[in-house]
Amino acid sequence: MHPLERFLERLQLRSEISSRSRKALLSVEVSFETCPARWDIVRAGQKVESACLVATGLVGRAEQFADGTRRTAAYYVAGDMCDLHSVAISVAGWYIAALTDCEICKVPHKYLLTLFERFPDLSIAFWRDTIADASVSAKWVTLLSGAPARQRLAHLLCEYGVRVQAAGMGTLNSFPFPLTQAQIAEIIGTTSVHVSRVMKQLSLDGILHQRRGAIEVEDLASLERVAEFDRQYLLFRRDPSQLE
Amino acid sequence: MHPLERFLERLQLRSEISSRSRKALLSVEVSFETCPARWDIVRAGQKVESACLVATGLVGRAEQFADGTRRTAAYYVAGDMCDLHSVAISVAGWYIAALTDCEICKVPHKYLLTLFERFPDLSIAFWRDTIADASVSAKWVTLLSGAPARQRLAHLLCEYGVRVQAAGMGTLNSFPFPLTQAQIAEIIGTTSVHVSRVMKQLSLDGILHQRRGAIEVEDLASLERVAEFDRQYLLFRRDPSQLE
DNA sequence: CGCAGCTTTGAGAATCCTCAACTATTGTGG
DNA sequence: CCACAATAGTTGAGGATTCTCAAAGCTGCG
Repeated sequence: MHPLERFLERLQLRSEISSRSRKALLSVEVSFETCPARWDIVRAGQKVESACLVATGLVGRAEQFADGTRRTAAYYVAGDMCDLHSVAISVAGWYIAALTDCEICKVPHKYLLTLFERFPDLSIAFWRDTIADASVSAKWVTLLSGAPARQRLAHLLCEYGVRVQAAGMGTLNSFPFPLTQAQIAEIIGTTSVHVSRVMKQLSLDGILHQRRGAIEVEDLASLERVAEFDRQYLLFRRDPSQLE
Repeated sequence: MHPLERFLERLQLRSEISSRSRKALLSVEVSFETCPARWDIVRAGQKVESACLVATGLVGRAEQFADGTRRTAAYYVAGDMCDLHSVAISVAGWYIAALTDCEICKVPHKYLLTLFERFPDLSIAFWRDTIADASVSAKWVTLLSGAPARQRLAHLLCEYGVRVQAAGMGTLNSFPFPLTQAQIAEIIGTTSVHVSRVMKQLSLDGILHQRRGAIEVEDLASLERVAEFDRQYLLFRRDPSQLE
């Protein structure tokens, strides 16, 4: 599937889009890039003129502290547009980094802005997806602000399951999960050592198992209870599992 | 000053807006509400048909955990629109709570959506402010995810100073700060006891003092160094102190 | 003055971190 | 297919940060 089609599907999970607008979006000219894991797709301070649409793989938006450590503020799966921010401010304040090997589809800002002028429904759809992105960040603010590591990890796995399912990969009970424990740690605000211990505990509790780059959830209800997970904040209009 | 004027000024800190659009925005019909501190302006699960523009006072967007504790995901000062989210999804997933006594200006969604259809520049301006809101949340994700309490508190004070100055109240070195330490704790992800200790240490270090609901910064450079503060993420086009 | 809410201080405990060593897995070239 | 290197994950011990509980001071207001 073309990345723009996948992106359009993602938008349509949250917004109604007219067929004229759909056609206009799909006819945008884009360019492709292939990046190995750990590659910095965009570096802080860099001037940016295209938004990055994730075609395959996993991408993170990270900040680097004075001591050199990085913290991942958000992650993006296939079909997500990962730096809409850049349309508003052309100098990046963030690193956009490949968390795994991935293919990126670059969408020039000028085309996006033209679309917004001509198709109000697209404009609102993009805005709504930006709100969803903000909603996810806000959810993580509350999680990182108060919840213990066990809940944060459980929540990451619940959220990731839903998002990956919406991207058409896997189910809530079994999905690919290529992140290393160090990368998980950068997302949920702890260390790889602690991720290891917490993951083991979830495993001992019979809630899930991690095998060869995949997660097998054995007790989804318990996982969601531990996480206090409620998918509403993802702002999907309907259950992504209803799609195919 | 009318709250809509203040809001327009806030938008213009980030976007260019035509005079036609300005007039259209200022002529929106709004209603007012006065709320005492701790009042829930919007409750989770409630159906919302207006966005809340903060006229005076301080407002927080909070989430409530299963054990009843609340965490504040974002705070809003005079001139901020505090639940643009609600335009995208009409059932609130959050509490919007008055952190101090405040006046709220309610702007019906239907008017906003009409504006977006007719004035693309307003649409982009709103979108850009949503991105700024997301950018602040993302900043707090990284802070809460890794930084120690001292840095988080310092960062809150730096950020609050800039935002309050942009709202026309005080300077970076001296501004009103009516939050209790328990409320600060809910924002920076710690406890009121710990806020007290960290605040005292900042005071002993000669960096700032807290007096009768106001902050006096004595050593702004040190405060910003402790916070690793860089205002770029607020996405103001220019220094708010340049305004009058 | 007295009450209520806020702040401060102390002491002990929980969570999580750091450092370090060890094991397991994955990938590569021969 | 094996040997080796590189990366990832696990485990232990000690320590730093922060939390919880509790009590005492402070401040503002009726």
